[in-house]
Amino acid sequence: MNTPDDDWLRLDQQICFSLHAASRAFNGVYRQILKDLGLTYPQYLVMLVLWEHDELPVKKLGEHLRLDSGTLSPLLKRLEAAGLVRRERSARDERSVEVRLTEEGVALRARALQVPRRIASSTGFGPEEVRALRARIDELTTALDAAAALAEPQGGSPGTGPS
Amino acid sequence: MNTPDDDWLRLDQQICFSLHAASRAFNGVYRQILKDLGLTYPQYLVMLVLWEHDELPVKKLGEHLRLDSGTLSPLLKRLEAAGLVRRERSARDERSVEVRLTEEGVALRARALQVPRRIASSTGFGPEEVRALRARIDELTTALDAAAALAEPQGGSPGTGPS
DNA sequence: CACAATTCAGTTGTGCACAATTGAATGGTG
DNA sequence: CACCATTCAATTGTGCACAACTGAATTGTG
Repeated sequence: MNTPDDDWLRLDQQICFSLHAASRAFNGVYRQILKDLGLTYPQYLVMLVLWEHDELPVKKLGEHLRLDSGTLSPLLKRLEAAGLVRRERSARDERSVEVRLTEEGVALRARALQVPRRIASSTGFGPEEVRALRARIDELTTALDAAAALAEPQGGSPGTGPS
Repeated sequence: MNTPDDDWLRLDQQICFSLHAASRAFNGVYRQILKDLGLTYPQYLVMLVLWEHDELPVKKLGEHLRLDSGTLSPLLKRLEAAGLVRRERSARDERSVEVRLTEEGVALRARALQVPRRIASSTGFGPEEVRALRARIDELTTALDAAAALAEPQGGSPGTGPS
């Protein structure tokens, strides 16, 4: 009566594909809609944060997005080349780089306002459905992050390791 | 009473982050567990398909995974270099390349059997929860794919375009 | 049969994700 | 003050995703 390993493998295949496909499908829809703004999906995420905060160091940006400098540095350079942001070393702490919107970057927000509605109409999901789905996904992420944290030795709560 | 654009943008920010984070969290958990097998997450997906089908052309593989040759060609070369698959031009159709498992590739399945259980225990989700979540995600993917198909002119059902 | 359109794998170029490392700046300790 | 550890952005290298293109093989049509 127990689920045999073989069935688990098939189920894993299903959920793997589902998630992978969903992630890429989402990416694809955003790509189409963001093409008008000249942004990629990750660049849009960065802009969303900057529209809320206006100026913040790369480190903070990375914390919001869970991305490290290895991803952000080249991405921000491209946004800078596009004239949407400026990067400048903090005077207070020379290690830190402050990212701030240019006027052009601020102005882009007005055009971005229509993006979510276009996405929503693509999915046919209403605000409530979106919220519900988000809650469900966040549960999953939380569980996964907790699991990943356990597996990584550094900082893992001591005493909880397998006997 | 209508949801204003600004709120949509905030909500979009939320759902964007959620999905992006979930996708990467999942990827991270798989990465840790698959490290033992020497596979990346996409490589694992390919192997899952091959364990079911044993031999099939790159094209079919791409249809199963929704990936094109631009992604699969180099990935399959790496799997071949790792000794898990062989690639050979089909005799029947010289355009096609047949991918088949080596003995080593077949043998790896035994070790992979424990992967789903480790993933499941990471998430704390049972089979039913996994199935329910998958169904929900698939709905989303279907909606997104339909939306993407509409937006792309080629092959879009004629007569259904916006007046 | 000849020729155009299609199919298929592969390549090229751009961009993201992440691990590992580098190097400068900073902060803490003796 | 001198020394060491930490913090931070940037760089390097590997791998995936996708668009655009190439070139060979095949199929459809006259």
